[in-house]
Amino acid sequence: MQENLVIVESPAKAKTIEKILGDKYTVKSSYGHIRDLKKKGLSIDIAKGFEPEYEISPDKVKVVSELKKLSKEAQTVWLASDEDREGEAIAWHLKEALQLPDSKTRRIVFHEITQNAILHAVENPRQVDRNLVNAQQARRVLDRLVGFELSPLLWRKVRPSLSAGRVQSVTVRLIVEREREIMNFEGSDYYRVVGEFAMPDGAVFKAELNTRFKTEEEAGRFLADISAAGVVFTVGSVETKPSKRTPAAPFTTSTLQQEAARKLGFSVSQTMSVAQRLYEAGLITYMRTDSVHLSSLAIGAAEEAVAALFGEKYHKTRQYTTKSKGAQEAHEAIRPTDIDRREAGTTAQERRLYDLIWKRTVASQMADAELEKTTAQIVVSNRSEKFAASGEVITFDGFLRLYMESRDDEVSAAKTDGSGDGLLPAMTEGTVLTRGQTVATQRFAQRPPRYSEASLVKHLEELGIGRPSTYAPTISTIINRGYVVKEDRDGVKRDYTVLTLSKAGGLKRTRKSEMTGAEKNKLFPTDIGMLVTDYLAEHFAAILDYNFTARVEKEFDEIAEGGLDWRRMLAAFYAPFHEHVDNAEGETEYVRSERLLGVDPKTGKNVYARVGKFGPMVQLGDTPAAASKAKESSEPSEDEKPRYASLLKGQMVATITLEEALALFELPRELGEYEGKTVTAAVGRFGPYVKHDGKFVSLKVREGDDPYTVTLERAVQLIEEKREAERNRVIRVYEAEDIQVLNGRWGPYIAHGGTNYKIPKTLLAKREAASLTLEELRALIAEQQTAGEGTAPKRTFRRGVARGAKK
DNA sequence: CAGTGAGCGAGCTTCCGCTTGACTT
Repeated sequence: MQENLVIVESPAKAKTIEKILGDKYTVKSSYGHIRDLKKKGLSIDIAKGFEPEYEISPDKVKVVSELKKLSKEAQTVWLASDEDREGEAIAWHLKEALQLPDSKTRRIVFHEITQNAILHAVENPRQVDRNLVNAQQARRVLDRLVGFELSPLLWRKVRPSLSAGRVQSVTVRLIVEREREIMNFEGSDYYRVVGEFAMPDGAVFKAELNTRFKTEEEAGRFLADISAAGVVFTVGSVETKPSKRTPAAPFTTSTLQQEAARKLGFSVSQTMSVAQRLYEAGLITYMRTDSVHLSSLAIGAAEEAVAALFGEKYHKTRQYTTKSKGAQEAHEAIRPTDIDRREAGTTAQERRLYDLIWKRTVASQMADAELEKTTAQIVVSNRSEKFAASGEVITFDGFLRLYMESRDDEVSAAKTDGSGDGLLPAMTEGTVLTRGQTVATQRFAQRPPRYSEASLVKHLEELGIGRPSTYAPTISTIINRGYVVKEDRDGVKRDYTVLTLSKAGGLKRTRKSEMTGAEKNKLFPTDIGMLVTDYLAEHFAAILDYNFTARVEKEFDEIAEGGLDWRRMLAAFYAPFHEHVDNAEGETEYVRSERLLGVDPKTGKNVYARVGKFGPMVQLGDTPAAASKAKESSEPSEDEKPRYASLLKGQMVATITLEEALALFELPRELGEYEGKTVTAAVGRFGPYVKHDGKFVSLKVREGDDPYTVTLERAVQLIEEKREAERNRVIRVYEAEDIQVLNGRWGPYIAHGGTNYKIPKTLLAKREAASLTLEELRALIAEQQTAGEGTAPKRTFRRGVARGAKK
C-alpha cells in the first residue's frame, strides 16, 4: 500500500520526480488532459448556462482506470499538473474523474525539477483553483462553439469536411493576406551606384553612393559627370563608433522551430519530434514552452562551462524574463538538462538539434560581442552626392565565438557586392583617392516574402494566437483541409541594366538577367483557402480579426482572477455570434468566386475561372441555364454546353489570365499515332501525362516536359522507358510460394499475399536482391509479420490531398 | 487521369490544447 500518489502530465517527468521523492511516493502521469467535451455534437447545454458535457477521452480510459485504482489505495493524492490554465483544469478533471475527496487531495506545482523545488512544493499544497478552471472551461467552450457552428456552415455553403476555428481561420487569413499583398505589389526600380577607390598606398575598398537614382538617365549622367577630367575624390568625415551585440534568449518552442528551420532545414513538426526524443531520453528540458527562464542550476552550470571553455572574461550572467501576458512560468526554456554534456543524441538529427540547443543555452550566458563600426564619406568635387564606405570590425567576439542566431532575410541579396562589412583601410580626412571601376546597377524593390512554416509560427506567437503545443498541428490542419499548400515555385527571369564606368573612363551599358521570386518550401493559399477566408471575413469579421484571441484572452484572465463569471462571458459572446451564423445560413446558397476572364477570340464565348465541385477550374461558354435565360430561348443546343478544364498546379482563380485559361482548353492534345494507336497528352489528377493504348505515362516536368509542347517522339520515348521499367520490375518470382522480389520506387522489395515487405538496406548493401534465397525471403517475411502482429492490416492511403475535393 | 452544385436517398465531416504512441510509405 502506497502512502502517496503524485500525478503529473508527462511520463518522462514522472520518472525523474519519482527518483527525487523516494519510495514513499508513487509518481504517475495523466498523459495530458483526461476528460474533454464529448467528441460528437456540440456537447454544450446552452440553455443551462453553457453547461459542458464531458466524457473521459476514449484514449485515456485505461489511464484513468489505473489512476483510479492507485488513488483508492493511496492516503494522499498530489495533483502536480502544470501551473497554468490547462494544468489547473487537468487537476480538476482528475479530481472529478477519480472522485477524490478534498480531504485527501493536494494541489501542488513545481517550478523546477530539483529536489529543493519539489520538496518546497510538497510543503506548500493548496486546493484546486476554481476560477482558473473556469477560465479554461470558457476557453474550451468558446472554441467548440466557434468551431462547431462555423464548420457546418462551410459544409453547406462551400464544400463538405471543411473546418473553421479561432486559431486555424486566422492562420489561413495571414497567408491569404500576404498573397494578396504580393499580387498587388508594384515593384519600383532604382539604380544603386557602387564604386571602387584606391588609397595613395594602393589599398582598394568599395563604397556605395548615398543616393539611389530613379532612372537610367540620371545614373548615366552621374557616371558621365564623375568621369570628367579634373574631378577629385576626397575622404570626408571618418567616424568610428563602438557598438555591441547581445546573445539571443534561450530557446522557446517557437524560436527553436524557427532556428532549426533556418540552420538545420527542419520542418516545424520534424523539430518537435526530434526534440521529443531528446526529452524522453532525459537530455533536454520540456520542448513545449513559451518561457525563456533558466533555472539557477542551469545558469550556474553554464557559467562553469563558459569559464572552462573560453575563460571568465567571456561569461556574463543573464536572467531572461518572459514577456507573455500569462506570466506564469509553467516550464523552463528549452535547454540541455546537463550542460556538461557537450554532445548527445543517437541519430544525426538528434545530435544536430542537441548541439543547437546546447550552443544557444551556453551563448545566452556569455558576454556581449564588441564591434567597431567605421563610416567614411567620400566627397566628389563636382557633385553633391557622397559615397559612403563602411567597415565593421569585431574587437571582442564574446558570445559570437560560440553561436549566432540566423535571420530569415531575403534583403541580403542586394548586398552581395562587398560594400559594407569587413575591414576598411585606415584613412584620414582630406586624403585624395583614385577612382576605380564604378558600377550603377538596376535594382528592384522587394515584394513581401511568403511565409515559411517557421516564420508563420513566429507571427502567430507575436499575435498571441495558438500555443506551443499547437503550432505544428495547426499547420498540418490547414494543409490537410486544402487551405494552404507547402511547395516550391520556380522563379522567373528578370532583365536588368548595368552601367559600368571603367577606371579609364569608358562607359558601357549591358543587360543582364537574373532569376527572381523562386520559393522553396513556402506556404501558399489555395483558391479554397481564399474563398473560405473571404467568406468568413465578410460574415464573421470579429472572429477573423487578428486581435480576437488577444481580446478573449483578456476576459479569460479576468475570469481566472475571479472578476468575471465565465457563463456570463460566454453568453455575451454567443448571442451576437450565433445571430451572425443564422444570418449567414439564410443567405446565398453557394459561395462562389467567379471571375470573367474575357472572351475567347475563336468562339466568341465567355471564359470564366471559379472554384467548382472538384476544385479550381476554367469554363468556356455560359452554362445552359444562364445562356438560355439571357437569350430567352428554352432549348440549349449541344454546342452551347460549356467546356471545363481544371487549373494546373500553381495556378489560381485569383490570378489566372485569359491566355493561360485558353491554353488549358487545348488539352487533351493529339500528338499522332504509335503502333497504330493515338497518343494524347493531357493533365490529370497526378499531373501531366501522355496516354497510349489505354495506358498512362507521367510526363517528367522536372526534365522540362510540358503537355502543350511535348512531341510524339518524346512521348514514344517515355512510353518505351516505362515499358522497360515494367520489364525490370520483376527481379525474381517463386510462383508456388506466392513470393515475388520486385523493383519499386524505393528499391527492391518483397511482395507476398497482397502485402509488401521491406528488404533491409544493410542487407542490400552486401547482396544483390536477385541472389536472396527462398529461405532468406521467408525469414524476412516472418520477421516483419510478427513485428506487425496485433496491428490493423496495412492500407495505403493518401493524406492531405492539397487541391480538389476528392478524399 | 473524370467531373463541374440538388429533393428517392445513409451518415459523416468540424474546434483547441494537454499528452504520447503506432504508423511507415
